[in-house]
Amino acid sequence: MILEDSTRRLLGWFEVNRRDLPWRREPRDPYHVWISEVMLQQTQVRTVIGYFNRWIGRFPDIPTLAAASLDTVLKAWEGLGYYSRARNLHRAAGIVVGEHGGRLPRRAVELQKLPGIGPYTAAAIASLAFGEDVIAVDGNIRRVVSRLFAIKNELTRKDAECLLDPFYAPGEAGRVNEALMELGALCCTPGTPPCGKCPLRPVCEAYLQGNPGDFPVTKKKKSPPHVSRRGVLLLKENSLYLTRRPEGGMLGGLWGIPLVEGEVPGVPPVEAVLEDVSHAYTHFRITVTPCVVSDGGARSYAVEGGQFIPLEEIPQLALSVLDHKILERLKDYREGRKRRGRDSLDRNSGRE
DNA sequence: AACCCGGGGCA
DNA sequence: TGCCCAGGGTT
Repeated sequence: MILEDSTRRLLGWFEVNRRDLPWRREPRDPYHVWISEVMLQQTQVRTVIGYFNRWIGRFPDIPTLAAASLDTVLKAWEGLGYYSRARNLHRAAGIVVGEHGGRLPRRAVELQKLPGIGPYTAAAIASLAFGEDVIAVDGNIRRVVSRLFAIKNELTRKDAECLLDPFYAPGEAGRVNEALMELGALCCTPGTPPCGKCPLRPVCEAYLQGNPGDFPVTKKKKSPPHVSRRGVLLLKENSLYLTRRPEGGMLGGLWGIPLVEGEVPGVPPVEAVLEDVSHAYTHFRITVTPCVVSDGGARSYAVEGGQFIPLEEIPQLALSVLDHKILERLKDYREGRKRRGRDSLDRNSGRE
């Protein structure tokens, strides 16, 4: 079987199996391609769909995104993780407006100069939105290549591009890129793939060897360390003390509950210790014991950038998933206290 | 090349 | 609970 047949079979398979996703509507809007590619960088399609639609509703074009505040942008990104992606999108939108007349550059080399756009995303936008003949190598495509050529070692981007080059015809890079990525997502999946319907089966070396699941080899990772912290829920009237994390660090730009190592300082005294909250990050796990502390005394925690935020304003701030879990505990606690208070009133009025 | 950055799905 | 997944930026 000659290579052109493989490409034709691949594109034919794609026509039939192509998922109808919001960012694939024709004609392609380069801004939509950009946003979706960045959202998809570490996040699954199922999760991205909702975020993408809300995002486009709030920031329908690049100038709107550039004009929005970082807080608004982070709030729209809340829960997606890797928040530097949102900060970079915002920064890049400003650059596009300031230096490119509000329109994305069309070439991959220019796109890659924008913050948050690396080799993969630059090639994806250039090929899908502007028709440039560049190969976009993402994790899915790496896996496909690794199996097609039965290469166990991790492939560099350049190796993958060289091996794939024969599958690409002039003017078709966008379609071939998207077809290969879709193949990786739907057919040439991690683990043991269902090769039965794969259009590339006739030329796949791993399939011929009968062990496609052995490619590529994945490195074993050490189990991440586990840390414990106290979460300081410092209340003053109807406000909660929150800090804003510095940009550039973890969860940069997001608000959060101050965490302390060891015991919460004794003045003012801890009013209640709530049920532990756990959260798993890639490189460590954290268990937080939320401690309710009432009234003043913020200085004793010496947390920079913190301020008291009225409880009803918190939903407008961008917080991490961990902080939302902690706030959920606080909410349960306050509602429980209210209910207990009402119960005691009931008892006092003799209705029990 | 190694490491860091958050979160979700699944067994 | 443990394991897998993934692109960009920094060092």
